[in-house]
Amino acid sequence: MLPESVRALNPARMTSTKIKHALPVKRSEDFAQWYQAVIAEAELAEESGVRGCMVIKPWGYGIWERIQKLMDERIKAAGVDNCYFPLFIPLSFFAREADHVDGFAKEMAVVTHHRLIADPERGLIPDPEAKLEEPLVVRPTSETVIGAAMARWIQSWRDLPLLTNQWANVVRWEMRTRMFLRTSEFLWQEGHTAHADEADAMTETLRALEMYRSFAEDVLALPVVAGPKPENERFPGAVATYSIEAMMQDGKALQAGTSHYLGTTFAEAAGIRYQDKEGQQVLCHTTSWGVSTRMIGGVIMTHGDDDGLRTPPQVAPHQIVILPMLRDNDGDEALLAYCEELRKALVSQSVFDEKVRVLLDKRPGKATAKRWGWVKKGVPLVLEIGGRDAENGQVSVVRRDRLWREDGKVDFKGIAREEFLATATSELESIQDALFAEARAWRDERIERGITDLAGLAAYFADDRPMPGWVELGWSRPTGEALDKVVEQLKALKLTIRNTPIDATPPTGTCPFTGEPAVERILVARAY
RNA sequence: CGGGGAGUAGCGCAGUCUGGUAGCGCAUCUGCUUUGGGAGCAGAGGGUCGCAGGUUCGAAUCCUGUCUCCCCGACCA
Repeated sequence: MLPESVRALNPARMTSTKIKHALPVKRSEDFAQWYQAVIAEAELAEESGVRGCMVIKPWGYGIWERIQKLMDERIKAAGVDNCYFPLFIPLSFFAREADHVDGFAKEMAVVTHHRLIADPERGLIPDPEAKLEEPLVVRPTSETVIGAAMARWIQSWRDLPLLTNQWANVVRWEMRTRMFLRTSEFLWQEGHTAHADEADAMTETLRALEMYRSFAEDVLALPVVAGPKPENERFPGAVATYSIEAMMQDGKALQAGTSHYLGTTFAEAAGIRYQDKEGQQVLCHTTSWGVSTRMIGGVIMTHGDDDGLRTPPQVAPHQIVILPMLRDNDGDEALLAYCEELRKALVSQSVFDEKVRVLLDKRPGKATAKRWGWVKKGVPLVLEIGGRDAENGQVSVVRRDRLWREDGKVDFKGIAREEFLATATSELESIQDALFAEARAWRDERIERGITDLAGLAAYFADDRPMPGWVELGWSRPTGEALDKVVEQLKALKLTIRNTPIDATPPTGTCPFTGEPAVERILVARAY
């Protein structure tokens, strides 16, 4: 927490309510600064000294581990097997597919030497004698190297479909980085599958998309819009790209997951073929799909408030934290015993088909001071237990999503221990549901569907409206140069086409860009 | 990668213009008091001033280079 002297300079705090928020900056004042404050104050991650690379701290990595566990279960349930492919990819592998090269060449880390040598003037330098015959690139994505493996693994129609996934780090030398949202190195899973024909591959592409949609909504409580991207937003080398898009609290869109139908592009480049039932050699149709640590950025910007993060219970490393109000006297022993009993009673229960995750925070220090650390981290339920609670068989509990009372005090409620034990898991479910409902209602209010011309679009995104939402427009699906022209028009307004929502209502009227009859609807927004 | 801003104790900052023993608040530690909702008082510890050169008797301060971060833009699954 920042010092009072700094907080006192904050004009909004001097004029608004008596609530003394835990963060030094509010969302409404400076969203970008607020985002960084959450990451720092909730101890999610910190700078590493290497451009664009971050240290993910225990609470942030704990959330990632929750995402990994729950996503991995869904991936495996779909019959996909995990593998691990190398970090280094021979340059020649990468050069096999022209569009893919164009997409990634500008942001590639390249390994050229395998040894350092001491230079009298410059210190340690790459040994000129140890130059690699062929440079290796650090994977920005693994289509090429996995494609090479698939070419070896697939011989017959009986080998299909081949369904693989890997959890890995990837590196893209980004020009502008932001913690979790766009880092030079990030963690993700990348699914790669090969199929006998387009229909089967497309089914898999859409299965992954739906997996991401339901994961985002059910696990992370992020309402998302799923749909295909326009051709100018496709993954390099893909025939079709689908995304899930989430709305952040500043109204910008965040692409939170993608799924690609790659056609036979990579099969041609890597020679992924099978012998069909007639004995013919046939190219496979492949897919790839991924979600990354970027999702954590989405959780922050969707569920964070002026007191820090509100971590959805399903991904909270600790769902309940118990803070004993220690007094450094003889009563502490009985109090700790009471808290430990409470912890045991809680961890024996289940919620979301898993054991409840509870931390008894026995570190020295006042419970009231330690509380704010857990509030900022977004623990769903915080308990402060004093000697009187122990004697009376009670607990004091506060829900992170309903932190404040009207009078500006933290809304701790004293309830009987037995009642709390009987309702704790349903409270966690309630918090999960409340976060989703709140985010969905907020988003739904900010999707504008009444705009029919470019003037209306420009007015909606005028600079004096600081946090506009999204606009859904009728769209005639122009391609090639006609699409390029639209993209230029949108760029002038700092806008991008996010996707064409799968479940949008049928279009009416004309496309505001081409004047031709609309055949579908697109989402237009500012984006991360 | 272009434009702008910034790096001084764990965090937030002053000091830099005009070179002369490195400061403040919060946090931390110790002691006393306090004790059911973000404690008070007193004392203490902690910094090769991002890094590397240069100018100078002397550099946080001036010069050059470089790294990192933030904002805007370009780019971007």
